Amino acid sequence: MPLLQEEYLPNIAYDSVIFGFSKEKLKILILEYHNMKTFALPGGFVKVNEPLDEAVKRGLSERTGLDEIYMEQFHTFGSMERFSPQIMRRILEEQGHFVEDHWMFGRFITVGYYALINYENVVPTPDELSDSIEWYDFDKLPPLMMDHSEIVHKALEHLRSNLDQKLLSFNLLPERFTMKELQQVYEAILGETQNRANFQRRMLSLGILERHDKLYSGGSHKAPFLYSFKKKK
Amino acid sequence: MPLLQEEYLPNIAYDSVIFGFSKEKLKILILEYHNMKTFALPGGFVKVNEPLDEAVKRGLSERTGLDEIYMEQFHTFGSMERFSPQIMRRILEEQGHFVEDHWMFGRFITVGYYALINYENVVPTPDELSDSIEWYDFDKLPPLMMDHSEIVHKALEHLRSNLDQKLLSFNLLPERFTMKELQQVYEAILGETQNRANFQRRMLSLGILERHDKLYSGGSHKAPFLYSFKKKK
DNA sequence: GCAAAAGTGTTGAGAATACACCCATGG
DNA sequence: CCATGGGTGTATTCTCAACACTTTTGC
Repeated sequence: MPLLQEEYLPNIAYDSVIFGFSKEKLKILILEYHNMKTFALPGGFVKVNEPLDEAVKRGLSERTGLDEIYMEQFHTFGSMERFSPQIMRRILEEQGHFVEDHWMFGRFITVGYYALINYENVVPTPDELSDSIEWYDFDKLPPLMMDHSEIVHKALEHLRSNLDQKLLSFNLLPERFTMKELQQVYEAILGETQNRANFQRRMLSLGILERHDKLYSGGSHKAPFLYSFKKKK
Repeated sequence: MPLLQEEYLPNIAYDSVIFGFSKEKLKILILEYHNMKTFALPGGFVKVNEPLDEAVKRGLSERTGLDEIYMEQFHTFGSMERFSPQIMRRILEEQGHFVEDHWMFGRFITVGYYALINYENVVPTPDELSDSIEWYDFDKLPPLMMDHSEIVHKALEHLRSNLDQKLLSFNLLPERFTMKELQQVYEAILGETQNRANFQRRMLSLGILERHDKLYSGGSHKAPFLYSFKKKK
């Protein structure tokens, strides 16, 4: 029997909104309980002697294999709608655990975190309770269980505000990238097009980009500079 | 014996930073466990069948008698430093409760909320575990237990950002107020003086103020207009 | 009339925006 | 040589801070 009561704090969970970026689209990792046709955000529980932040990082690492990823907490959800023992019971039963009572049937207050990761170098793996984990286009999400849609939208709201300050800490792009790629990230997140010339000027004026002389070759056009984020002091 | 285990969720608490404003100073409500010379933020626990938001409002209402106050959640604190069974035991013992074990000795993850209230019409009352509750100047706080100083500073940080949007929802000023009073609130919160002429223009341009013809009389100078916040639609 | 505080006008600097022009590259 | 995308210049508008001038009030 996994997830022993003694190991975890009851009534507290976290859910993570993991953003990725591919083909000019913003994506999110969603996991599925196949036989139930139920979709949910990857979440988890906090061990008795574990800081909250670490629990969240552990969860991300287990599912994506990524370490050293910056995650930002954005809101804690504590309404009574987040209480559905039936669903939790079915999830456990689908995994072959038939129990009368379980701490996971209780009510949970959940802390929301989000991360931005580089889509390319990730092979997501489902956790012990779910059957699959997939990238979904942000605007084509399946219906999510409980209040998980609300959580996703609140995450995006927080991400959009002060995006400039956040980019540096995040890991959405490869080590070196072109200005165009950076602009596509902005446009995907903000959901609106940016003026190319002004975008470039604004980014450079932030003083967080380093320009590299090496050029990129790919299309039948002028080769763009490559940039990287300056290391934080 | 108060605070029965069955009534409350274990391991989850909230702490509230209640800002008030008086004599051009920003104040905070702090409670004290007298014999222990220990100071703390007013906080509380969540009942088993109670939404988080409601628990927080209940706590504010019990301590200040105020209802219908807007509170904003700003961060959830979950480090292991927030675990000090010795202090909780002494607090209970000072109140005459000698117990071997208690759910309050456990580890807590706490959700931080803040509110801005009108200092004038409040008579704070201590809760069942504390001995007194007092307003303290924000810049003359006593040393606070555990990570409560960090919580206070994070609250102020959140309050300062996008102050314009928040003012409308808050209850820091009387129903009708002068532009000068509003400016003093801003200066107390932001910790820096504002240019009078430009401040006035900026406030009016936000479109959230209603100007009333009635004038205020008080000093030997031109009588200022009174303003109120427009009702939200 | 004078000091104190309130209301409003003017100005200039710097940021943001729109748009235009020229440059490199592959086919 | 032309289509495509990249880099930069410029002119215009907008925002906002600094400061000055005028108005009202009580003494």
